[in-house]
Amino acid sequence: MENNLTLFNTLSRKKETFQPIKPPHVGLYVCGPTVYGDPHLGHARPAITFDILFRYLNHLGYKVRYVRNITDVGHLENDADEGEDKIAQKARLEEIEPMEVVQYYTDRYHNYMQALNVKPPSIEPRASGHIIEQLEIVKEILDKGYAYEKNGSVYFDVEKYDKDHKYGILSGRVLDELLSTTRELEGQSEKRNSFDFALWKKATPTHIMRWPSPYSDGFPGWHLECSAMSAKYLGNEFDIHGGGMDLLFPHHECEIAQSVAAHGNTPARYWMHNNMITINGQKMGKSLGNFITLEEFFTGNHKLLDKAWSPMTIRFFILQAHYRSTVDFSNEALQAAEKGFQRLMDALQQIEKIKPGDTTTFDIEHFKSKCYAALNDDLNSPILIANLFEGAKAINGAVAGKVSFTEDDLATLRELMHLFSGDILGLETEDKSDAGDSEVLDGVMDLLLQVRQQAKKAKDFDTADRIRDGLKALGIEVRDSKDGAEWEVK
RNA sequence: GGUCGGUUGGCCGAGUGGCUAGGCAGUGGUCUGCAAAACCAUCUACGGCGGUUCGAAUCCGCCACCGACCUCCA
Repeated sequence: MENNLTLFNTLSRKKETFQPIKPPHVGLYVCGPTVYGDPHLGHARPAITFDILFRYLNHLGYKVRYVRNITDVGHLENDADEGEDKIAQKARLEEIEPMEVVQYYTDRYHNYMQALNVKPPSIEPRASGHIIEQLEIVKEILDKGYAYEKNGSVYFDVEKYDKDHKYGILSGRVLDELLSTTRELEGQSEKRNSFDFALWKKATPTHIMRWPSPYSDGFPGWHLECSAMSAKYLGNEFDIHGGGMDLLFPHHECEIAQSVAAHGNTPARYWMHNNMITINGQKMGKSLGNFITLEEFFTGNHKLLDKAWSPMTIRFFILQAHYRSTVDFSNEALQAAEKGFQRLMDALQQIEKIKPGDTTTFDIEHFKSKCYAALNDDLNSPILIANLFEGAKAINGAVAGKVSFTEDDLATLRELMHLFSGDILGLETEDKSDAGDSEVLDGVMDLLLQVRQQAKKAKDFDTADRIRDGLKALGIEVRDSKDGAEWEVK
């Protein structure tokens, strides 16, 4: 299968032409959420980034198996010995079953991803449902001598691994430096070295999430689930592994070490990392107290927000920045995104009003190739959007009689605009009116605008303006044009 | 301290060795009864200092500032 898609591979720190291992199949694995809290803006970024990749690969004709996990075992809160499982902690605080916590936040995550028009992955495996697979990897790594058991827990021997393979190929970390920078944190650990990480942890008596194993009643280590589940559903070597930049080290580095130790090869060929979201220039994070949940965004119920911002505004805003750049949130920037998005959506509707002419004065082929070129250049969504605005300009120009399209070219333009903005970027008009009332509303509006038209004819502008201003106060915008008035619920 | 990345006009945000990014905001105009929308035109740039080059915002060096990772995080 032919494509010109290039992707920035964190492993090589270069853009590389994308070539799947077994075309037309593509295996894509993305680290999903840990479901112990409400979904926030940070969850939206990778979900949307890899949604675009998923949609585009499908468009190119690949058969994509997209696996995005749900982490429901919970990582440890602190240093291993003192640490507590996040989900278990939440469950204890709320006096419910851990799986109730997991179910609640998983549902919330799904609802908000749907609102953002993020397509569900092909498979969404849960860590808790793959304990057996994880234990198999623990055994393999132990058998091959890259792990050791201590008091019922199993740790990965990074030093030994580093001698035979190289630890740090993804993040560029050097073991000696890690040793010197983490020495202070070392306590009375069971670990031989501070940078060793747990493959299996023995549960303390109060730890409620636990499973039996040959080593102890316990739970799998921090990084193991992704190795186990990606291998199970995509094979020991698959095409693309994605996630947030914050997962690059140690999470993905450890994943690579585990997979190499167990299976002999790096799990994925291409590693893609989306950058972080910042708020007023600073990373959004729980510990910084500046994180905003998606619910807060959609309702405007947060002290940093001037008003509610719709899911599509947020999607559009995120796509206006390249996925490897940080994107800074502010009310001013969101306002600009909201208006820009509206302009694009309005233009898409205006296509239907264009009357075909004898000639075409817009270079559609050039437009098309520029759009593909943008996507092929490491999913450059901001450039694609800039191109779509050029399309929008041509559409508006045609409505204004300054640009002309033949019937065929008009159909092509319509198709391309919908393809790139709708199918690939997933941008869709948000219906703000209640669907059930729309028929009645349409009738009422027609009537009102007829009355207004009559008033205007009779030069009774007081009445005409009263209708327009009154509707505006109700959130309905009236726009006059040569062929009569249009209206829109704002 | 180590590693990596960034610094673009009022705001957000692309990109590139010489040719308009784009959106939002502003200004002037067309259209309109007036608006709105749309269209046309237009203004604000590439952190600082050196170097390479015919030419650098774009490549190199130094400096300043900001951020990320090194601990859970998307």
